[in-house]
Amino acid sequence: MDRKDKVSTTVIRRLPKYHRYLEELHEKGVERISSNELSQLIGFTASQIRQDLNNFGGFGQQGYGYNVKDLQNELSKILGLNRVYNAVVIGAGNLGQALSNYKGFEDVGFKILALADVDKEVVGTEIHDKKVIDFDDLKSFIKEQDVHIGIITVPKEQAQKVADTLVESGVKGIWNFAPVDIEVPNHVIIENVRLNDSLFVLSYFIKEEELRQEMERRQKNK
Amino acid sequence: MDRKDKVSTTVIRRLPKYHRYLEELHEKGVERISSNELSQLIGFTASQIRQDLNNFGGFGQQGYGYNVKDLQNELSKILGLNRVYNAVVIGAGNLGQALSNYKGFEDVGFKILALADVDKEVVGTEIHDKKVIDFDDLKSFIKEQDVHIGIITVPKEQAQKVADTLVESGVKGIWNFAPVDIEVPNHVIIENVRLNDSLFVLSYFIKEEELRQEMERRQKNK
DNA sequence: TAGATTGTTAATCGATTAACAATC
DNA sequence: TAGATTGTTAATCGATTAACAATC
Repeated sequence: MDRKDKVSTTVIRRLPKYHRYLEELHEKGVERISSNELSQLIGFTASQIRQDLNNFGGFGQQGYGYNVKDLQNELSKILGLNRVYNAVVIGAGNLGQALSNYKGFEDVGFKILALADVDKEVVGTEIHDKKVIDFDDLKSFIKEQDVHIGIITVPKEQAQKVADTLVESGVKGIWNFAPVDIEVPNHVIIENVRLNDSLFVLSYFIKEEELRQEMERRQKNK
Repeated sequence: MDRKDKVSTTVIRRLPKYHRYLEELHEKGVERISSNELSQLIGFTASQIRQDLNNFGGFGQQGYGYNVKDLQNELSKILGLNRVYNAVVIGAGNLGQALSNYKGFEDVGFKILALADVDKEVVGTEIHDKKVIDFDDLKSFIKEQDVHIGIITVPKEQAQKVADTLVESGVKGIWNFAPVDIEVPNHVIIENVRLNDSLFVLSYFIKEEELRQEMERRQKNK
């Protein structure tokens, strides 16, 4: 392995941004870019960009920079995007429906095969061409259809139970939208989307900015 | 001000988690907790917990710990949650509808007043009791209704234009779900929700875990 | 008072930035 | 070859952890 022991998650969480900007550049027909030019676009320092990328290999060339298409490709591979993931959404509520209908995920290789719910009213129906299966049948569905990812959009009270079922069924990863910390064995990857937390952080900074403006005003009136 | 100059965003992004755990404890009837006990629940070190909280004041008491209810209350204030924010969702697609129907936001003081869209087909209709207004009327709506937050759920191509309109209309913050970096003046707070990025990170770690398991298997067979 | 636990300072660790030799 | 720009090492900065005196 030419890869270093382990790359910090701080770095990993920056990779999607590189990926996105390089895709954009590629679409625009840009062929090469230096860490300096990329720095100005993306807002990281050139030094950081070079450090980040060198965690995974020397993708650049001295005196030239980086080939946009190649680098984008490498990033796709690093992120594990050169394949298709099968997914199931558990919880056919509003969020679950929205996610299962979002075309953007399929475009990048995440295929939502079905939704699952406990509500007998919706079980058996179709939502945007996707079947809603019975939660009781989830386990067998996951095994038969080779589902890799479970997407949890159920209320927080049910989230752990759903996660347990997913783990038993053998999914590799869980994308969790429920606002709780879920316990899973080490070999199952969990990625949380904390909508509430994000909103709270927004709230914090709005409050801070209001305070700042208030102080500024007072300063002036003195 | 007894508050330090500026608290790092690293700390700020941990606050919602404290808030959540303390709420849980409070609901369970727990009255007091030490940084050590909280550490075991929440997974941060006791030292970090004390450091974090002391950015905002000495909420604890030597020999006793922290009063759960009081601390939770303080955190609410710090996060700016002791008030109501009015919000509008721009983009009445699936995600926009899901967000505007999610009760959890209103419960914590974020009131979604309406949706806005350009599609004349949906403009004028109601989605979950919320009016869909014409994007052209957004500016006046925001001013009349004292909207603080704009929630962007439009496709990435339109996101900047929507943001510009929101800024002109005087919103204080933008909650952006479009997968682009939006430019706004400094006094407007922007908080991004990067669903794609989150999914990519999940993908990365699934791939890594697969590699790990593969290596383990090879090791054994040697 | 004795025991517990904070608030805070100091030490360590990790991440970012700077610098520059290597090299295309 | 000369100029540009990487890959990488060293320096700096910031965040986390450890330690302990202050104090309830």
